Amino acid sequence: MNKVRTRFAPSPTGYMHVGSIRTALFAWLYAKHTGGDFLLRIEDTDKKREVEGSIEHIIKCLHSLGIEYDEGPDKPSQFGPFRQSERLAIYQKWADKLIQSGRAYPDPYNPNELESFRAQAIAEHKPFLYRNHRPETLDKWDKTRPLRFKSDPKAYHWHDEVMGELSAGQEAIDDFVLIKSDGFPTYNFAHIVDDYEMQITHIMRGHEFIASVPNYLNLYEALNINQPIFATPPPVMGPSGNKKLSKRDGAKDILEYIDEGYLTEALINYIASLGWNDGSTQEIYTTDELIKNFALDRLQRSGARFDERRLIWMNGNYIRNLTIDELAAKAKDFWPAEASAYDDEYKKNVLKLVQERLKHLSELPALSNFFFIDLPIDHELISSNKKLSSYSKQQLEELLKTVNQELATSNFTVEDLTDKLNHLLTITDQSPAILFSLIRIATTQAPASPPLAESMALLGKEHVMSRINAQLKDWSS
RNA sequence: GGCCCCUUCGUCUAGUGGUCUAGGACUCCGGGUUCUCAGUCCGGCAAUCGCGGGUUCGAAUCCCGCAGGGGUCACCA
Repeated sequence: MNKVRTRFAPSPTGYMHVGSIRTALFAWLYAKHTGGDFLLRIEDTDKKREVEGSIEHIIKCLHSLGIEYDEGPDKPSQFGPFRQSERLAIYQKWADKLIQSGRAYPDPYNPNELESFRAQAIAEHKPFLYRNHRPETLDKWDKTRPLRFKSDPKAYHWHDEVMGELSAGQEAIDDFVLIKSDGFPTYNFAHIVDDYEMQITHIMRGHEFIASVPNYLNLYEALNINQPIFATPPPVMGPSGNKKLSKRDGAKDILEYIDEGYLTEALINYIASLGWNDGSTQEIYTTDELIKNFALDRLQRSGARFDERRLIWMNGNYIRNLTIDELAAKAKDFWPAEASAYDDEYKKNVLKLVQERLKHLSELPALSNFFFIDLPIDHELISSNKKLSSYSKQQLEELLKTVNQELATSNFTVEDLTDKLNHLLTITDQSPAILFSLIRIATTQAPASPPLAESMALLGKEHVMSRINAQLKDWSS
């Protein structure tokens, strides 16, 4: 058997949603699983939809996720170029073959005429079939009009590695446009030529193309080339579950997730698990395990909803399993601005305390800011505290003064602070809920924090004492 | 409307005629973890397998019908 060659063939529309990334991921996983090649081809045949800079965006997304292609616009090979806009002569050559064999002809109608044909079909509740209006005599093509495929309608049965046995009747076949009047080929024509020329063995593409496969099959025959293997994953559905995940529903670009501090390994793991599993109860997979276990016939046939909660859980799971050095490297760009005044050792110690609380890296500032700056005194923290709010200011002040005295004798190791805290519990005869809450609020001024003794030890005696004094001063003024 | 595809806990899924009174994960709920948040541990709720007929000693698993959902019917991909 020939070496497997798969491809990812996006249009440069400036947006990479989870669905397309998943298609790319599956194609890549399959290629790598079989020791084959994976390539990137840019389908830029629609000038109107093209967005400036999106090729760079596509490349950046794939690269960030570690989905590395073997050939592509920036990785030339004998099969290039990899932008369809640079392959116009190739499509022309294949179109000429079709013209010579009488299987392609120019479309004589203007857009208004076509539109009225279509309106008529809709009014009659029938599907629009251009071939019902195929002109009697076929003109010579002068390249100012669209070139259409002269189809040979028939029923087809074909196999799809994911969907199984598929079939369609001859009414699915039509005279579709091969080359537009602007000289660019349509997707329908270009991808067939390119996949053949680039020796693609497996076509992985979105569900929406299944309906067009009979047309492609018909064209393969007219071109006298063998059809590749089809593998069509089901769509990724939006949160409501009744339509494809789309930008309109607020679906994020994959890069947004990366920018929010989702780990690429977690993203890959989650996206792969959307519609694929290996039959075991394993949930967490390294990318190597994914490559090793991936199989097309384990893909789901029904659409899977994108559930962000599961992604969040998985991301937190990955973060917790990082070593501190790994976490420190990944968190580098997520620190609050004030952290730049602190050394790496201190920041690593902060990470040790917040690691298990982190769902994604962009939460880092909110969880750690009080380790770097003195937060303003927040009276809300006490007034909204169920237990502390029933105490008077004087009572709290007394308590905190006692704390102040006790802590003054501590060397601020975690062990000693724990001892002092316990001792305070007995001498004040207070519950931890009262005493520890008070100390935590005074020393952090944050709604939540890691455990008290650890947090105070890291903050250091100087900071803790000054914050307690600031709180005391605030009350007495 | 025509054609095509899909249908197991709220969600992602395991399951290919008996081991399924349907398993796992996420979410959610209760409890433990000296304060908070998170995590973690323990426990719990949750699908009569879309519905209706068959076939079979026996069906989530095979067959037929129906319903619901999705896709498509562009000089977009």
